[in-house]
Amino acid sequence: MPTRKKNTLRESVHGSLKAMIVTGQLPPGARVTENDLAVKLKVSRTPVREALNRLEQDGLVVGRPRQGYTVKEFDIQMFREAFEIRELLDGYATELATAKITAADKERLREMVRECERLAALPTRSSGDMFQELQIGMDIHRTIAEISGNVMLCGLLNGILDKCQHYVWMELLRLDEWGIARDEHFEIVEAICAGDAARAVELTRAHIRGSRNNILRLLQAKSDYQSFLARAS
Amino acid sequence: MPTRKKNTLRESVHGSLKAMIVTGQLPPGARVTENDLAVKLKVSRTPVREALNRLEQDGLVVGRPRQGYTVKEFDIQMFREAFEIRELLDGYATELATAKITAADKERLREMVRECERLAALPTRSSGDMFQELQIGMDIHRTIAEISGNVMLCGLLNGILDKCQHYVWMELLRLDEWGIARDEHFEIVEAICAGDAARAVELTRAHIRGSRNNILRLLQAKSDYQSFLARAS
DNA sequence: ACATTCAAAATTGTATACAAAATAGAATGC
DNA sequence: GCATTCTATTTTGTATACAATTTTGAATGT
Repeated sequence: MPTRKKNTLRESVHGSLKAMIVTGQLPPGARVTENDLAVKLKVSRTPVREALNRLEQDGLVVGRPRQGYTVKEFDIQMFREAFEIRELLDGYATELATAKITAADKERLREMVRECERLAALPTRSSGDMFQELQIGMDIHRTIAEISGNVMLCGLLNGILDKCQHYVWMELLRLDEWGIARDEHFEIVEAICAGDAARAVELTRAHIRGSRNNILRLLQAKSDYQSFLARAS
Repeated sequence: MPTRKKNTLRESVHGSLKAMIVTGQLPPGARVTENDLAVKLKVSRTPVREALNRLEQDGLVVGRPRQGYTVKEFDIQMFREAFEIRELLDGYATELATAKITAADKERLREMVRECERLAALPTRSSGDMFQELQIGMDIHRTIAEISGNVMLCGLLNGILDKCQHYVWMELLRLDEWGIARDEHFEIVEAICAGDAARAVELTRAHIRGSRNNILRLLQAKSDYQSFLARAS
């Protein structure tokens, strides 16, 4: 329960709830009531209310008037849309970042890639290690967006990544497709550092397309399995 | 004061304030206090607070803790970013819309274009007429995004358009560059209806680029003029 | 006359009280 | 035994009360 310390309780609660949802402590479809969260976080209902409002705009919970809030459910179509948009926006972020990157930024990105490789090479990997590797993998994309210097682009991409993050974790943790992403991240970062914008953009777009296909295939299989179970019962 | 009727006061107030900001009734930089708005809209502070929170996430107001809210100020850089992103996203929306458009949608778009032409051809144009023409002009883009069927794309574009809309109005109303946009809208819609995706996308991107250049030139001139005034005093 | 300090006023942040609506459960009628 | 209705409970929506902080203005000292 990471209770980030912020200036206002509203922001603190918003951060805490976002973390709970993204890490799966609050699973999709879970019913959340203001009162429960208020007592659990030891604040009054007011900041919880305001945090839930923000989360609704974030697209992480859905709230129907006078019916309460539930954690946003799993939605294949949403993923398809998110990744198609990311192919455009991440590609653009890479293009901008290649032009504006500084030496310090290059070191920052390379360090993240190295850390991923270190975690991948561990003799025995705890699920926490895999968790952390995935986290850093997504942070690489967030960092590239930040380096791009386009504030609006960075905000849009962060919002989309937040929406996807916890599903990606849930579904992908056991799959070893992730090894591919590791190499791709390395190549993207090196292309950016080398100043080869065309190559960096194309690698980025291919990387997003590849992730999209992997995840959609996995989600489709899971969906098929569930409808098979439903038909069998 | 357009007080849209919604299920909850929060949403109603949010809509009202958004309209007030977008139409310039609440000008950029204006200080807004919860209490004033509460008495003006005849509700308590609570729904006003929640609406202001949403507006802050919308990027239409900025609020610093315990210092109140102000309507988001004018920012050339933000426009530059917004239009560069729109070139990607509007282009993509056009591509998707060309593939999925129905006969009813075609009629809807053509009717909007016709309405713009009708308003433009009026012998004596009130400022209300010009206002409405601009409104419909932006609604054409929102409609294309809606037709694309990509819900997330539609949401992102609507958010960006909201942020730009009122500045565009303020600055562009007197300029007749708008006549160009009228023709371009016609061509875009016809290309979409003809199913010529490549042409429709390229027209859309060129249209956004053109609008971007016009607006940035105008804003830059205004900014230069203001710094000239400041230096002269 | 100007700067500094202290206090009062205004404004947001948080908590709680009250009202309205929806859901769930029990009781009753068939 | 099942369906239907009514009530009771739960939960959100709104209002208000209180606390904390910031700002502003006046008063005082130099």
